[in-house]
Amino acid sequence: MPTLERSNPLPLYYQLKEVLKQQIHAGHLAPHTAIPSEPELVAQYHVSRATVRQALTELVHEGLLYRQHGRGTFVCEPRVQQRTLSELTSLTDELRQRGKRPGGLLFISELVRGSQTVREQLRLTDEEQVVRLERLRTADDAPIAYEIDYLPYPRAGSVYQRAQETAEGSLYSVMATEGLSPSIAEHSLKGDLPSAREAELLRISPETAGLRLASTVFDDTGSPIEYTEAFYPGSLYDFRLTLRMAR
Amino acid sequence: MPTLERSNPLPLYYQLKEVLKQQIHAGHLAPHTAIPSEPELVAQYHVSRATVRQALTELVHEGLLYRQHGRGTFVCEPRVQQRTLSELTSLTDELRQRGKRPGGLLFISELVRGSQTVREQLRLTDEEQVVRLERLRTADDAPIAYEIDYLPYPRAGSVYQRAQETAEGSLYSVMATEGLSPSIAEHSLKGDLPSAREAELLRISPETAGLRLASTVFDDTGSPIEYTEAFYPGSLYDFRLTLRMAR
DNA sequence: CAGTGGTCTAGACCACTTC
DNA sequence: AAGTGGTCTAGACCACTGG
Repeated sequence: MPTLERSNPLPLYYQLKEVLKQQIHAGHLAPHTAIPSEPELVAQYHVSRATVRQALTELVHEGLLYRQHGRGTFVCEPRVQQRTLSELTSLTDELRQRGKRPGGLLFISELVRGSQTVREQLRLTDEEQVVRLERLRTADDAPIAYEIDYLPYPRAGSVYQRAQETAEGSLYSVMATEGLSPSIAEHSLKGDLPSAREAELLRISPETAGLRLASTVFDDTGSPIEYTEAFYPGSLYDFRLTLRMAR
Repeated sequence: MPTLERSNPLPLYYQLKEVLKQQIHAGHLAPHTAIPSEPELVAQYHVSRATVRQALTELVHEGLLYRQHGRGTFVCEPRVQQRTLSELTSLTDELRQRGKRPGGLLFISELVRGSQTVREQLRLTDEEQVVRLERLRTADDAPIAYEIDYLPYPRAGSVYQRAQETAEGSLYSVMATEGLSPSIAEHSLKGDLPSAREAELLRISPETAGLRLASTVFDDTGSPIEYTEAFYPGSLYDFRLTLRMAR
C-alpha cells in the first residue's frame, strides 16, 4: 500500500485522490465493489476523516466513485469513469484521446471590429477590436472542421502575435500561456448545411449535413475570453459528451 | 439578515446555500462583488467554518461563486449562473425554461428484442427484452423532435404499463417514480439528414439538416437505464449547453 | 502587516443499512 | 448492535493578496 508523504508539497487529500485513482484504473478496485470505509482509510493513511472525505467527495464529483448512505463507497462503471464528467475538452485533446493526430491550417489572422453578435458575446466597448482567426482543423491530416475564433484584442493581443502556433495545436494552450484560462463555456448546437466556402474547404458536397456550433468561453470570473463559430460535417466527426444530471 | 434554524431538518450548510442563492438571485449581491469572508459568515450565522466552506464549495461547483486565494469569494456573472453547470436537462424542463409548452405524441409502445446496438448499450442478457417507445415531441404543439427510447424491460416494466403518460410529459418523471434515477449520460452528436419517416412526421423537407443524438443514460451506480436515438431539425430547435472546463 | 482562502486535526452525534 | 456515510464543531497552521 502506498503511503502519503507529508514532505510532499502536494496536499494530503490530493495525494490520496491520486492513489485511489491509480488503484481504480489499474483494476485493483473493480466496478461496483466497495473501497475501504472512511475510518479504514483514516487508519491506513494516517490522516483525519475530513481529509479522507475531501478526497472522496472530489472523486465522486469526477464520476469515479459513488456513495450509498449506510452501505459504503463504491467504484463507478468504467464507461462513466472514462472521462471527467462534463468537461469542456479542447478538440485537440479529444482527438488525441481517440488516437488521432490533431492539426490544422490557419487561413486568416486579422484584427477587425467584429459583427454585432461577436461584440455582444465578448462584451466589448465601441473602440475595442477583436482578433479573428479562420482555421481548418484536421485529424490525421484529413479536414474535420471549419472554425472561426474571435478573441477580445485588449486581453488577447499576444495571441494575435503568435497566431501561427494556433494552427498546429490548441488555441487554448496558447491562450493559457497568456493568462487567459478557459473555465466555463456556453454552447449552442444545431444541425445545418455547409456554406459554399465550408463545403469547398472541407471537401464535402453542399448537401452533406453537419453540426453548427457557436460557443462563448469564459474565465472563472465569468468574463468572456473567446467566441467561436464552427461547422463539423456529420460524415467526418461526432461530438461525445458525458453529463451529470442536475440535483 | 435571515437566520439558520437548528430545528429545521435541513442541514445547516444547505440552509446557508439557499440563503446565499436567494441573495444572489435577488440582486443583493452583484456580479464580481465579494460576498462576506468565511470568518464573517461564521460570525453572522453562528456556524463553524467547515459548515461555511461546505456551502461555499458547493456553490462554486454550481457556478454561482468563484474563489480567489488571498482575495475573497465573489459572485459569478449572471450568464454563467443561469443554469446549474453541466446539467443534463430533460427536454421537457428545457422547453419550460424557454417559455414553451412541452408535449408529445406516442406512436408505438412495444416489447422487442432490440438491435445489437441497443442490447449492448443496455447491457442485456440474451433473454431480456426492451421497452421501445416511439415519440414525436412538440413545443407549443409544433413538432420539434422525433425520438425512440429503449428501456431495459427487467427494470422498467412498469414504465411500459404507463407508457401513455410519457407522451404528454417527461419520460424521466415516470422513470423516477419507478426508482430509475438518471444520474449521468453519454451523448453522441452529429449533423445528419432526416430519414423519410422523420421528414414526414416532422413536416420538413428531406433536405433539411438536423442534429442526430444518441444517448445512454445511467443511474448513479453506472448501470444503464435508457438508450435514446433522436433527430432534431436545425430549423426547429437548437441545443444549449453550459460546461465547465476539466481541472 | 492584516485579511483572505487552503489544508488539516481530533473529536462528536446522527441517519441509514445490514445482520 | 455494529458499521457505514452525513453533518458539525473548535480549533490550528499555511500560502497568497493587498496596502
